[in-house]
Amino acid sequence: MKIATWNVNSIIARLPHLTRWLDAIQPDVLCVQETKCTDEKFPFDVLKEHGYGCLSFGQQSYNGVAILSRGQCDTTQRGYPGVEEAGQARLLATRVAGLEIVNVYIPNGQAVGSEKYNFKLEWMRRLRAFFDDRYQNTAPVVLCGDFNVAPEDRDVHNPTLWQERIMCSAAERATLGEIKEWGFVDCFRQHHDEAGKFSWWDYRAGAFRRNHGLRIDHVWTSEALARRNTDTWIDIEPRTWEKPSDHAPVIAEFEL
DNA sequence: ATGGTGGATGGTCCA
Repeated sequence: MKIATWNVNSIIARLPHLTRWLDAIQPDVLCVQETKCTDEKFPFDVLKEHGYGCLSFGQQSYNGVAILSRGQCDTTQRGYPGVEEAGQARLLATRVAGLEIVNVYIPNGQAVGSEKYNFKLEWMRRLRAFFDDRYQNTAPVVLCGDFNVAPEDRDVHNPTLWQERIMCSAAERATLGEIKEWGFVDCFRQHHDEAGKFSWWDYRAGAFRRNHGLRIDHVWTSEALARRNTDTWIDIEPRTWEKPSDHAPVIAEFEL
């Protein structure tokens, strides 16, 4: 079973890439971030033609998350309880084949110390509380998405340059660590120890060509499920295509 | 490389 995550930076602009990639990789589940469209404009029909049923929690212009699945899945949560449709479209949870799937688009945070940065930290603290309230860490749980945090220096092309900058600050890493302590395993790091493996590269200054990137897109699972994870890898190929997303998909494979 | 590019939108906001 393949479970993947991909920030597509507009699902409408990226639809040709998305369908090409789905046909090639055929994940069982794909969690998408930054759909940037309302549910009314979501391309349900096109994706159904490629074999995927979709859940969309979108909003106009910004954010937006979706879950594509080959199997049956039903929404369990759109946004945080008590906020839901009134909040930003950054969390969508479902259940597929007995697995709990939580897809998140953690706020970018703009700059360390800014108002958006504080919102990011609060949003992450709320995510930990969400798992405490709603899930058991002994159950098969997947948390994946665009976390907008590079967990360690080996996830950063130039740690000196990025020190205490957004996506790399100690406070962001510590807050992400509190989420991980709920009982998650970083599936990618189970299989790959090396530095220089990234999932996002800035559009500017030839960042991708120089591999000036960050590993900020993640698939985390509870421990029981992590033991079934045979490999987790980043597919950089779509980042080489014309008019790409600035993110590459991450694929976790499971023997269930 | 102090947004250098890109997306949504229709003058800026966001990443």
